[in-house]
Amino acid sequence: MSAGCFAERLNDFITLSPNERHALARLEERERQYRRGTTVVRALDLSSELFIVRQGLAMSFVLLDDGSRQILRFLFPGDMFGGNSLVYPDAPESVVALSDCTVCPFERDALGELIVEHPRLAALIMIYNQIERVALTDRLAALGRTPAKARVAAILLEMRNRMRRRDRSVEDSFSLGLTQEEIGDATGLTSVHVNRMLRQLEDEGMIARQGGRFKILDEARLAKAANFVDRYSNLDLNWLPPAR
Amino acid sequence: MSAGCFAERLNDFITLSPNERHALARLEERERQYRRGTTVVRALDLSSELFIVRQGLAMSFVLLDDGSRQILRFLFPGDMFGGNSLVYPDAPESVVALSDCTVCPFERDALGELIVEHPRLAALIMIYNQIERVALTDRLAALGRTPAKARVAAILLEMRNRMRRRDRSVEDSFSLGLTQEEIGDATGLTSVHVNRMLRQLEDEGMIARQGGRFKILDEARLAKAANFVDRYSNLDLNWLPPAR
DNA sequence: CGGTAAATTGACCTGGGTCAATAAATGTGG
DNA sequence: CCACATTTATTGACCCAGGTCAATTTACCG
Repeated sequence: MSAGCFAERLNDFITLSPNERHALARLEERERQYRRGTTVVRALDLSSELFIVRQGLAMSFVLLDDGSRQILRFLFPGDMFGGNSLVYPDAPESVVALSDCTVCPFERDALGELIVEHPRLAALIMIYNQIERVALTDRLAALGRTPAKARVAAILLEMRNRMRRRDRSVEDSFSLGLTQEEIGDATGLTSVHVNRMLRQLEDEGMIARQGGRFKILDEARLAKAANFVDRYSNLDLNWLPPAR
Repeated sequence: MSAGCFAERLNDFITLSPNERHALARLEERERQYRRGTTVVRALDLSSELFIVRQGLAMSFVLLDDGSRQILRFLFPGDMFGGNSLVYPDAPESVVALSDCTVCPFERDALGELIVEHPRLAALIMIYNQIERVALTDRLAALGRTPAKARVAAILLEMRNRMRRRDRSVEDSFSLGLTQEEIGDATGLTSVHVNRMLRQLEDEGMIARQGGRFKILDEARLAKAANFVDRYSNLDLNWLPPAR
């Protein structure tokens, strides 16, 4: 029996106690369904909720004045989002479902209780946030200092890896679930240029494509082209306080 | 009597209890001095420490394979950094002193104890991290989707605001403390182009310059050019658990 | 006061954007 | 299952924001 998607995610790091699993399950007692393309959180709307993705793929992004969009993060099952409502009553970012989604909302007060009752979970959430932060800084460096081809290569690898982490059956061939415009909004490029970069990666024999599906033909070379760093190996969590 | 720089920072959000102030003071019992240009944390080195800046200005950054640098964050007194050592034994980013600095290191186990003993401080640290996260996403959107002039304008405003928050005497005229190359490495530009953008902002009457010092002449227009959003107004922290 | 780092500028180049046309792919109602 | 409507994907032609290179000039430092 599962204690929820987020518990499963944290289980990647460390074995949770029954108490902890029960506490985490309470964050996912409610659920909401969203159709593909639907808005889960609208920027500037009032919100005091956080969320955990149970099923599907979503993204968070900001819209700039000129109408352009920057995608900040893709959200997979087990991801927590909306943490900014801990500070900002008006959401600084929007969240939209990229496929049909199930999302579990919980009030930020519930997080307050969790922190008091389960200090080790508080620490694990900090760890989860640190990992997300490093992912963000990796992307910041990519946007600031790497050419288009590297950024496109990187997003392919990142998405494949994240899909595979949830579902071991995902192999080198996978369906990305993003339009080229979305890839562009995540990498700071135009859909046109994303297309050119994909073609180039294909021409160079690193990937193959057939109608929305991608196949990684030469992972080593793709990873090299992407400046890829695997942040999920060699974690060290030995400072955690004891479980309750 | 102070309970430390970090306590002062958190005091911007909420009034701390004497117990909490005492607990935070323990994070700053030791201190280290660094000369301008010195390395505080070297990427890939082993580290299980976090740090609080007591004095001076520092920056964290990553170096890419091709030798280019992306500055991730500027560190002012009261800032906590090195949180990635909670997860990654090998530092993913470097930290260098931009001026002579005093920095207080503490072991990550100390953070574990703090979380157990002072849940409200744990929550406040999460809040602090969320604010940093939103600052990062703002910069991600700037790098991905705004032109050079906006990014340079934004860094001027951000630095001025952060300096002023610590020291009310900082006015529209201030010394940035960064070279144009550093501005470039923070904004994803070349020092040459940073220079051109500064000249343009000057020619358009938004700023004035005299040997390293900047003066903001038309803040409204500069903020407009920068797409600037003030993230420090309208915070809402009413979910915090009680103090101990 | 010489010496090195930082700032400026001009000339020129290119990665990536813009525009526009066409072809595929996906969905939809009947 | 089909015809049509809407998104997406592709490509070519052309443009420009920002990079590169190199030469000066200015500021800072022991």
